[in-house]
Amino acid sequence: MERSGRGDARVTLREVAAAAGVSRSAVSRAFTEGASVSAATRRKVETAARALGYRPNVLARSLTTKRTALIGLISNNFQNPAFMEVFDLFTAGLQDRGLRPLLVNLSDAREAEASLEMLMQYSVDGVIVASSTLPARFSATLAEARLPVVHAFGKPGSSIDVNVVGVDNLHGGALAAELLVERGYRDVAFLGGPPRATSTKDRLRGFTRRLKRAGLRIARTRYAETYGYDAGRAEMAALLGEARVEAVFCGDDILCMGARDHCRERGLAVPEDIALIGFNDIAMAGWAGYRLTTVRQPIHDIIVGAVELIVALVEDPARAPEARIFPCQIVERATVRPASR
Amino acid sequence: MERSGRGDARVTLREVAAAAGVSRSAVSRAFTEGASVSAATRRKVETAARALGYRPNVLARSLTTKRTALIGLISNNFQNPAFMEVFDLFTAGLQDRGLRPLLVNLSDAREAEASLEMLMQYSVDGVIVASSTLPARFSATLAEARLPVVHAFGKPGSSIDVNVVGVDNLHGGALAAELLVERGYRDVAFLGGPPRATSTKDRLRGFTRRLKRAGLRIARTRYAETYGYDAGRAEMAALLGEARVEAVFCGDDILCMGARDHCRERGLAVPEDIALIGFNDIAMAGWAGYRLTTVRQPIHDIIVGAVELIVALVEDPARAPEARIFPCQIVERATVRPASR
DNA sequence: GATTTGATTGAAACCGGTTGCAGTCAGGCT
DNA sequence: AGCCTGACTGCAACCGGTTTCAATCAAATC
Repeated sequence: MERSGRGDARVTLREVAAAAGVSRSAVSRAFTEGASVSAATRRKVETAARALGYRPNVLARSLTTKRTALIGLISNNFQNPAFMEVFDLFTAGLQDRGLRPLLVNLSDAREAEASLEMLMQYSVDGVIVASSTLPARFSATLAEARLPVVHAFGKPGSSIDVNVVGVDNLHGGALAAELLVERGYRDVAFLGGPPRATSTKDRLRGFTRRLKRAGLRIARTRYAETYGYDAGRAEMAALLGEARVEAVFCGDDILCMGARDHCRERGLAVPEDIALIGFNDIAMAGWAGYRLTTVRQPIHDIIVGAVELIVALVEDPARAPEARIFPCQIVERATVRPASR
Repeated sequence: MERSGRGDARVTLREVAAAAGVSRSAVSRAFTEGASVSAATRRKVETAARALGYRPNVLARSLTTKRTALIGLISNNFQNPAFMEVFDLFTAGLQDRGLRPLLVNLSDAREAEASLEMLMQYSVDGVIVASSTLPARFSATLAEARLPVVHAFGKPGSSIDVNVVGVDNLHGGALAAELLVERGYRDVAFLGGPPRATSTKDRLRGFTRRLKRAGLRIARTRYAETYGYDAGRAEMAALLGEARVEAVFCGDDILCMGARDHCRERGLAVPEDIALIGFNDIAMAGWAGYRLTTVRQPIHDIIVGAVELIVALVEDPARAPEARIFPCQIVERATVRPASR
């Protein structure tokens, strides 16, 4: 079994064929599910293969089969520790279905075009864009290139049809507003993620609308350029410097944790002096040091949905674009005061 | 430029050759740095390629060049939010050098063998194992398969020669002990990661040794089966139930954060009632809610080193195995009482 | 017993590239 | 003018597989 290790080159189909005394076709068929091979031949091939330590070359195979089982996984959220959950679920989900995640770290939007080019050169079967901050245009370009793509954590494109799995951010924002209104807060602010992200815009819009129905307006709005703890802390500091507010709706848990810690450092009690609502309900939001009241996004469902969708899409590229939108839900912990009673 | 998008199939070398009125070789050469092509031919090829929207197929090329630029990135730390930093640095570092990370989520050791097989089938140029808890045997198997491999966050193998980049865990453990001794703690415990991981063993050993020099012994030892917040919290609870201790050395920051939060929930003041030392100095360790005193591991250096090493190894597979071990360093924040004075 | 049938097999073409080799050709040399 | 050089070029083989197609063969049918 280990004889193979000695030589420099990998064992190829041809060598197995020679050793087994059959044609190359036979070997190929022996390794193909449901191909026409006699039991005897298959056995001969298998023993020869085992003896030589043969491993089929998937890439060579892909040349004719047009399938690589490679899936591009693009994200620009590598600064966000919460995204570890996302990667865990994505990689596990893809692997379970025999797909291989080819990771792309898109920190800079300028690289976007090049990364895309790269993925096409590697003949990936499909692409998952895991980000709410990447422009929808990006997914669209990908789609135009006839590459199956699903945009996870995105919102249904207005004009172009691209597959999306995500939550109803408008609704999420409204839920946050509703809770704040119900608890009697009046001076509220919004601390959002990147201002151009549709997720940010929608959360803000839903929030504002619901507020307006209660006769309230946002006292102040600030945006963090990236989803990160430090950004949240800094923007919270800036926010408190600009206006007096009783409650802040943060567009993301990680920002909210930063905001929470700014309050801690400043000696502000939460929720007594100031209330905070996050978004996502990542695992860390429940940590004893934070206990964030937050708008829950069903990460698990979103990811399972995205994987399912990309699988279906690879199977049938002509499939009509689909949007799977999940509802949000308030998870109440300790950063908003309880209902008075 | 977009005419290509229409057809189902991708544009191939052959079509470009036909369009440009040259041979396939010429096209291939036009896309190869430093090949022998006249300026005129190159120009013809380039315009034809652009007009058709041609993209070379990297995988087909790899068949003859024996290089895929694919690097397997294996880890089993997908539960640990701190690992996001690691992934960020790794993916960015690899991309900067034109390499593509093929991610493997190894939650279960049983899958190890299969994943390895898979990576070989995809002809990766090399493998980076990013984990301190994967058995060294695993890296060794990989190395025996004649696949360049570097084990990041590992320790130099005692018997088998495998490339390693990491820290001196013995020294790290000793530093923790030293600090505790200096600050006058006497009843100390160890809360480690997976008990079989060499990193855990070494940290414990270094810790114990230094303690012994001061005439002290460990009051209690507990292990977390995985690096995770919940595990840290649970083990801390168990630990405090078993023995009275003044200080706990945690084998990892994330465990330490869990431990810290257990204290919080139990109403124990840190460091007044109990002192805590972590390991790693991940970004979160500095968060205002935690402010962990910890043993710093130079993550950035380790990763840069690992990437450099794998690049060198791909270049020259016969290269002698190397171990790059960095020193640790205490970062003092707020979970150990200050020097009395 | 002759013929039909279906399973199995190998030859050869193909997937999309690269590369060794020999031939072409223009410029530089004596 | 004749010869040598060196830059280009295309042919054809090859990388490691898959797949079409026709051939083979034994069992089944009439």
